[in-house]
Amino acid sequence: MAEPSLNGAVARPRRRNAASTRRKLLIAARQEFARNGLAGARVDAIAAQAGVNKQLLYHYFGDKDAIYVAVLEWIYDEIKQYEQNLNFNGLKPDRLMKKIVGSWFDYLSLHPDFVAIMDDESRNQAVHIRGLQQLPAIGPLLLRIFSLTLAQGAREGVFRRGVNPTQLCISIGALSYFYFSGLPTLQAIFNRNLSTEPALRERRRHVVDFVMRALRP
Amino acid sequence: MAEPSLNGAVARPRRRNAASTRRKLLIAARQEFARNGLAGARVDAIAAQAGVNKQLLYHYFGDKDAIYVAVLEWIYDEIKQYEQNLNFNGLKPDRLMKKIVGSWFDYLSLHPDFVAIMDDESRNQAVHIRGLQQLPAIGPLLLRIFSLTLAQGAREGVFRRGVNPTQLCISIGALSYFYFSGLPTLQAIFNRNLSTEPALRERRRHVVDFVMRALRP
Amino acid sequence: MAEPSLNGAVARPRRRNAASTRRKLLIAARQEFARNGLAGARVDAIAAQAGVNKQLLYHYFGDKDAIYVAVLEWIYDEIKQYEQNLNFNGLKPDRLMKKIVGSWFDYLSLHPDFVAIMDDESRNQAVHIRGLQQLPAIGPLLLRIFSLTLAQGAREGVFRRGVNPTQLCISIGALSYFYFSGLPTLQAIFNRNLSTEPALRERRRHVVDFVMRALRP
Amino acid sequence: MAEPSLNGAVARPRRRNAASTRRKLLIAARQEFARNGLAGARVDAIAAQAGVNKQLLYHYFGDKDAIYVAVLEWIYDEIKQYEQNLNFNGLKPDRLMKKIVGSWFDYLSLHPDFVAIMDDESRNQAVHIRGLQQLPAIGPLLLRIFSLTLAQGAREGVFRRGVNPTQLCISIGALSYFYFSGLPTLQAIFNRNLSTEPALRERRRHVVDFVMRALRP
DNA sequence: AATGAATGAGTTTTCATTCAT
DNA sequence: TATGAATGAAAACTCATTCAT
Repeated sequence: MAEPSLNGAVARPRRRNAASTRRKLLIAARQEFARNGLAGARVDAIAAQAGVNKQLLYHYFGDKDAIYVAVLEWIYDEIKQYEQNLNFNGLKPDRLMKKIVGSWFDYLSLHPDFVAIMDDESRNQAVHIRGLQQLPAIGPLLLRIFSLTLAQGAREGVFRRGVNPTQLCISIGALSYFYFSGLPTLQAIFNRNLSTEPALRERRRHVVDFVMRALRP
Repeated sequence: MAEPSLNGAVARPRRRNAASTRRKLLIAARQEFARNGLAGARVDAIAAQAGVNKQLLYHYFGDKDAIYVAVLEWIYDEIKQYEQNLNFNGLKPDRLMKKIVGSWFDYLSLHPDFVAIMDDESRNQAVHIRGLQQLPAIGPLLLRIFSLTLAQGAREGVFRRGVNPTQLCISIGALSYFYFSGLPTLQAIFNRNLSTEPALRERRRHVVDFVMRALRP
Repeated sequence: MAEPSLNGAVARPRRRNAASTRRKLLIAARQEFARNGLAGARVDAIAAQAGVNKQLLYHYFGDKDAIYVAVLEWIYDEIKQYEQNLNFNGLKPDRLMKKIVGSWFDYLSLHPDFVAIMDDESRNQAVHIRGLQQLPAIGPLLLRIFSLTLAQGAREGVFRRGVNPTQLCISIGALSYFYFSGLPTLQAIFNRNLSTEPALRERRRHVVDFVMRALRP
Repeated sequence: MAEPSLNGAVARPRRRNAASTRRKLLIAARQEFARNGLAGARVDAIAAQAGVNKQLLYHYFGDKDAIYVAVLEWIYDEIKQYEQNLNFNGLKPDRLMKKIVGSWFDYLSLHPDFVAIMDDESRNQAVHIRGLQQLPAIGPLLLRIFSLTLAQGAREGVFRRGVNPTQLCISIGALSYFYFSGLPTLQAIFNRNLSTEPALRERRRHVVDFVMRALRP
């Protein structure tokens, strides 16, 4: 988990440190929201976990909803940062596609709280996500990447033509996301631990393979 | 929505109101749980929606958790019934696979409350689903079906060998489930209405096609 | 204080008595609102004073505002009843005017909580009073009474002509209301106890006299 | 609004900001107390409105009550100043009485916050006013003025004898004060805007006239 | 079987006030 | 002088559940 953004952080550590308190609250909130959802999360629990007075949460964020949105923003910043650290330059279409699929799997694997919070957002009709400033840019960006890669791959003969980039994008997300989101249920149904290292490797391999085969000409 | 099963109804005949009240409560509960999840659901809302006294809910089911489990059981009965009505007999492996994939999509498309409740179960670590009697049979059943179909298809040369049935099963579920589960978020990201009739048809075609291509030899 | 209206009261006393609980809550609320105003009143205090669980207040009335409105309605019913018990029939204009002025003084003298609550309403821009159904009828009714009486008195030569009934009505209210409303401040300023029996008699006499003299031809 | 007095300001010169901050706080407090009463006023709102740090309020005044008392003192100083600016010298009793009645009306008309704060004081049993140093002088001063004027008027034959100066004083206050204090309620009852310029003129004329007629021999 | 009354333990939020710099 | 951080106590309101009839 990357550090939450530190609006106005001071350099040297102090006993009374606004930035640090804010950060502690955000970290605690992220955990609490991931575990219990927006409605299920307890403001008291967040404050207690952060080790600060409950009122400070209201002081810094306004109300429960507002700190929830702050967590969402933090998460989206984190994703952006994650993507910027991936180096996709100069990759051929098939290598690039593999890397995207794999990196999505890896991200979700490493960030169960992201999955949990997204699930909750969906149940709430994505009302909070819709308010994020970063949001409108994401869809077009994804579509551009997949369109270009698919087209390039088609020219090079590694991908078939006629793949709908939106559907592909959703499918790639689905294959990884559903695995983590539905983990408890899947484990109950298949009576298997699906979160062991080998199980994760197996799933990752399957997902990448599944997508690449589906894209063959 | 099929009639809720009346598990726990007493054997000897009473005034038929008892069964009717129980059913009304279950219907209302299913709606409420789908909309708000287990934690978010309100016992008052269920009773009000059912048009009966709140205490009757406790009389018939014991507590909130118990009626939730009753709803889960009802849903699983419904699925079983849905599957039994599908006629898979005599289908060739590729036709069969297509039919399975399509029918899963259709089921989820028609039962948004199932999706909602499953999502909620996952967040709660599937604790309630784990208690269902029907559950242990489902995984093995699914695996048997997919194993047989894959093997048969491989023999006939329409499917490649080496496909993991568990992974395939999860992937087929993922491609449809995630679409409905993440609908609000996806619509926000792609700034598109994904629940129109044409959009649903497009997604269904894509999913079936995606799976079948990924299984090609 | 008259009994609050007993929507649905049952005849014989019971341990669990909705009407009685409702009544107890209203009585306690009236006291608390009179003492502390709407904002200053404590829901806990009302429930404690009524000797019932706090939740019942929400059960019966909805929220703090709603019980406040219920108190207002009760008060207005009480006033209506008070007026209906006064017998103005067949009185000559000057006797009638004296009786009105005196009865207003008496009512305010006997209902300090009415004064307190009206004061609070004024500070809140009369927002709750404006919602009362009984309200629109009051103004016109008062004006009709004063207009008729003034006209009749003028014809009989006991009142001068040209008195504005609205202004007179406000003035009559003012002379009594202000005395009770401003009692603590007036007592502080004049360093006198103005609520003794003799002081009240003196004020009453003064008010009636003051009005009658001001109306002389 | 006149400048607030700076009671408690230190003698030796400091940065002029101190006085300015104190003044800004008082102005903001007066507004806030008038709008919301002592209990309803928010320390945060006062500080924010004054544009200074909340702690400064505590620094300069001690606590919420103390700044409230400071506002009361300011208001009383203002009234004293207002009266001193009126020139009553050499007026005949009836002219003088008219001028007093009119000037009271005018003062209340121009100082709605005075009315609001006095109302609040009354609800609080005038506890804070009682502590004011200026207070003990006011009652006797008023009584002296009215006694002298009434006596002089009686001698000159323009006023009747036997008018109780205390009662008269209260009545004159009532006729104007109640109009402004009860404005929202009166407007609701009579369904009329009573704060327009013509309405105010009409009321002023009525009040002066009413008093003078009541005092005729 | 059915109903409405009643409750206690929580949950978010507010607010005056004090602390540390 | 000035500031922002921090706090504890309390307030309105919610909710699953039990009691009495």
